[in-house]
Amino acid sequence: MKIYNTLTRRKEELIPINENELKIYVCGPTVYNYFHIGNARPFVVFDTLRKYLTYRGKSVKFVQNFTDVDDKIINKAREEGITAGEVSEKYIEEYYKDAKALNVDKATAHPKVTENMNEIIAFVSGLIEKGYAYESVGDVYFSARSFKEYGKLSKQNIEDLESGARIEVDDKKQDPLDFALWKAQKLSDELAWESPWGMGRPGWHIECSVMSTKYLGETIDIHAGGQDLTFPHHENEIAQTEAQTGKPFANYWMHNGYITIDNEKMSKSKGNFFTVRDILKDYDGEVIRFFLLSGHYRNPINFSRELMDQAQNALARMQNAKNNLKHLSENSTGNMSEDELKSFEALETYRDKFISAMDDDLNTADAISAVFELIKDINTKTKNGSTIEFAEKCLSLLDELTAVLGLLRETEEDSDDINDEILKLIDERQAARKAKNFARADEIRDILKERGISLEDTPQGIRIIKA
RNA sequence: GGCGACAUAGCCAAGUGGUAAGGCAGAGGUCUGCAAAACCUCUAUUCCCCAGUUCAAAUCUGGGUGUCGCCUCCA
Repeated sequence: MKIYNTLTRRKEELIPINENELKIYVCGPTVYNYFHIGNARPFVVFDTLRKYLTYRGKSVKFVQNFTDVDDKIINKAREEGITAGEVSEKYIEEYYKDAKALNVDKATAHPKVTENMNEIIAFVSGLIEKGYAYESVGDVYFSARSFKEYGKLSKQNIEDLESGARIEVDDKKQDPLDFALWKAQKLSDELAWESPWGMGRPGWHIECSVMSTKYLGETIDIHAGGQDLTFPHHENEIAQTEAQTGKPFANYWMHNGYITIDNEKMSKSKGNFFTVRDILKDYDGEVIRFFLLSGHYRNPINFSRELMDQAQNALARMQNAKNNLKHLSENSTGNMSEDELKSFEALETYRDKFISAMDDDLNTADAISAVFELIKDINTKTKNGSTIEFAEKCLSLLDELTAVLGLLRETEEDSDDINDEILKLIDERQAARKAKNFARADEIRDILKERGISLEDTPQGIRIIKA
């Protein structure tokens, strides 16, 4: 498979360190709120990467952290009169709920900053010893200029960064480009840990370096996150980690594009964001997932109700195809005919198309189009019914591909909804249709519709669809 | 100022040298008692503009125009 590596700015063949095991680290959320649709994009995109690599027979170690030490968490705790720990615990729980709705699997490990304090302190101490970092009034800073390759990820040279002139002037720093590894405690209600430099807490960038190396090793295959993390977050991670280990930190860097609102970047600071929790009130999690995968992951996508409706309708076409196949396989018999055997061979070419799309830098948009082509072909070939074997094979192929995208997952059917009363009405409607009492038949269909049950008359019998 | 991305139909969106995928919406038709679903047909002689390279360009080169982003917490 080829992936676009931000480090080299080109698509490269993905060559894992260990042929059958990939190590992937994705920067996770700061847990002070429900996550928004923009945060959801990397979760969904890189979860899809993981599902795809797993589908292709790789074992994937996938680590995504929770940032549970941060100013925003402290502020939220102050606002709500609870502890920072209570804030982060709450939003970690909420993260799992929304992630589940989006069909994002739990990572191999979800480490928290607060659980890795000793390692962080040791890492910072190591950088001081090696001469890459210095203490200054209880703070510890990384000296950007001491790391010769500083800027290699974002392709910025250090002088240009300097002249960018938007960097905060801070007396404690020897150079404006230096960034904090450790921050001294300022107020007594701030989270703080004991350290060789007094009470304080880690800076933002150090945590990912520490957790990545601790859980995955000094050099990993892929480090991923949103485009806005390229600089300074990932640049700083590289500097710290490679200064410490003397080895490459990650062989491939992947960055997803933004979600925009009215063509402007969505962000918590701009306030133009929609939380996944809110969107779930109107749309199924799979619609959100489909929406996020409908374009290439490196391009920006605009979020709007209209586009969500389009995604919803497109996904419904997929779901219909699956439902039709299920209904067909429940209502037919027989082994595949000669013709069907040939047809199925032709259908399997869509799997090849799907795979080559995904192999090309995770081109989910193209992969989805392969699924739609498969669906059209299946629909055409099963138009006049089919054997059970053919229906089941089509269903299993469709399931195989959509599962890689995390779409069309099975939901627990609570058949309690279809009670005797409803079955009686359906029987009555059939009798009415036979007697050509179509008024009564349609009336019953309307009654059931109000209860969220649609009836469709197919050549294979009535299909009951629950809303 | 430095670094970067994008511009394809009414909307969304693939396609990076060989003559415009797919989805949504819309129109007409087939099937159906009617629906629904599905199928068929139609909807970009053309890919922001100009110039160039080439037998051949949406794709490559140069120059414009427009939009967005990073350089400050952000996915």
